[in-house]
Amino acid sequence: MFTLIKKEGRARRGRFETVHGVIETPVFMNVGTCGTVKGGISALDLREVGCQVELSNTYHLHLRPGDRLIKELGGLHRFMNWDRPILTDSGGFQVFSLAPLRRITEEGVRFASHIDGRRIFMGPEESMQIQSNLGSTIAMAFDECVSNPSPYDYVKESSERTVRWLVRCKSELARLNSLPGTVNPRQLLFGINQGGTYEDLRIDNMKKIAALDCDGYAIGGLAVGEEADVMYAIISAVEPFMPEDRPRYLMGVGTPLNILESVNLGVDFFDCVMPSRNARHGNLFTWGGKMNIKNEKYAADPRPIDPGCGCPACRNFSRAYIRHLLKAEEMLGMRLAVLHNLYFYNEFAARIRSALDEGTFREFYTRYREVLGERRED
RNA sequence: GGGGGAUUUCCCGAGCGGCCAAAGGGGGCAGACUGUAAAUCUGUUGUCACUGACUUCGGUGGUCCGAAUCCACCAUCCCCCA
Repeated sequence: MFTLIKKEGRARRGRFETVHGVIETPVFMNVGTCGTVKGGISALDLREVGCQVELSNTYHLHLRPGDRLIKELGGLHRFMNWDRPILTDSGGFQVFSLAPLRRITEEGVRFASHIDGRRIFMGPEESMQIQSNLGSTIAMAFDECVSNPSPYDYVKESSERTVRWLVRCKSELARLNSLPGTVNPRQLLFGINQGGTYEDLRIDNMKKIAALDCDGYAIGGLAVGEEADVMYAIISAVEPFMPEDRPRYLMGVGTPLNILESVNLGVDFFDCVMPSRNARHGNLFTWGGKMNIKNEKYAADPRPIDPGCGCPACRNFSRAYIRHLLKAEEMLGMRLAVLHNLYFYNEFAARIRSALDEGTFREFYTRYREVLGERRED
């Protein structure tokens, strides 16, 4: 159940109550595709880093270790020892990212497993069954994410099919939720808006899925090739047609600046692999801008990554040490870098919420949109 | 004491007379990464007055129009025989 607490312009401060606890929005969800954030981050770490929602992936967990096994072991929450909200992505993004290995029909998508080449089929029903077995808090509808730009006719056909798939997801999840022995019988469903970079298709699609009364609505298929300005234009065009009383989730986005801009356009939920992936490569986010800790200039730098940061890495270790670990490919290097970036993203969302609470989002927005995309000075 | 093989740019290593500032790795330096097939990918890595010039392939001297490549001697290392 979503409560809109406050608005400043189009920016929203909200609260989403679930069986696994309350989610304060705007929120950044931490991506742990295979049931862990890459870099050796456990559920214990996620707590320390201020994570509210963990995100895992249907396709990946289905292949390995298998959703039936996870159900037998009590569901994904118990499996990974995380008792707060989990959102599972439907496998729709893999329709996009594993494009060379798949074939799409009305029924669903046939993949060749990226692990062993084995043929697997996933449609709306299969995706819901897997997510039900995982028992996540929020299940995502099975959609097709197309790359940008794609031809108008193809996007139209694809996004209409995604609406038909959403209808099937909804009825299948309702059936699964009512079955005895279901891991989470109150599993929620978010529908996904598609339509590429075409505003008319986006709006048309949004109106159709809004009518289906989902627990939340996502904007998918952005940040997949188009310019950031195009992305903002699409969000801006679609947002007025998203139900006010449901959370809005911009899938897979993005940089801190992308998040700030999108909150400003009325988005509540975000997720992105960027903080973890970039951290593994030494690219860190700070309140003074971006930095690459592997740069030579940090070799003898005794300061923390960001003196204004309260993360476990900044509270205990120097730039020089973390740089050394990363250069030497020591596991701890990645772990500390990922902890820092996750903390930064979660803290960033927390400060956006505070600004909204205090009615100072405007100033926050103006101040940080200047800094966040820039390179850190020192 | 006798015989054979090596020595290449930061490292390993290709090269066997011109197309060689010298393949390919590694390392270094930098960049990318947006619902994670991602511990991956890209650029760069002798110097400079940089679409050209200069210095470089253990050392010195030679042969040749031209040498990292051929010859002589020297140095260092490795292997085999006594």
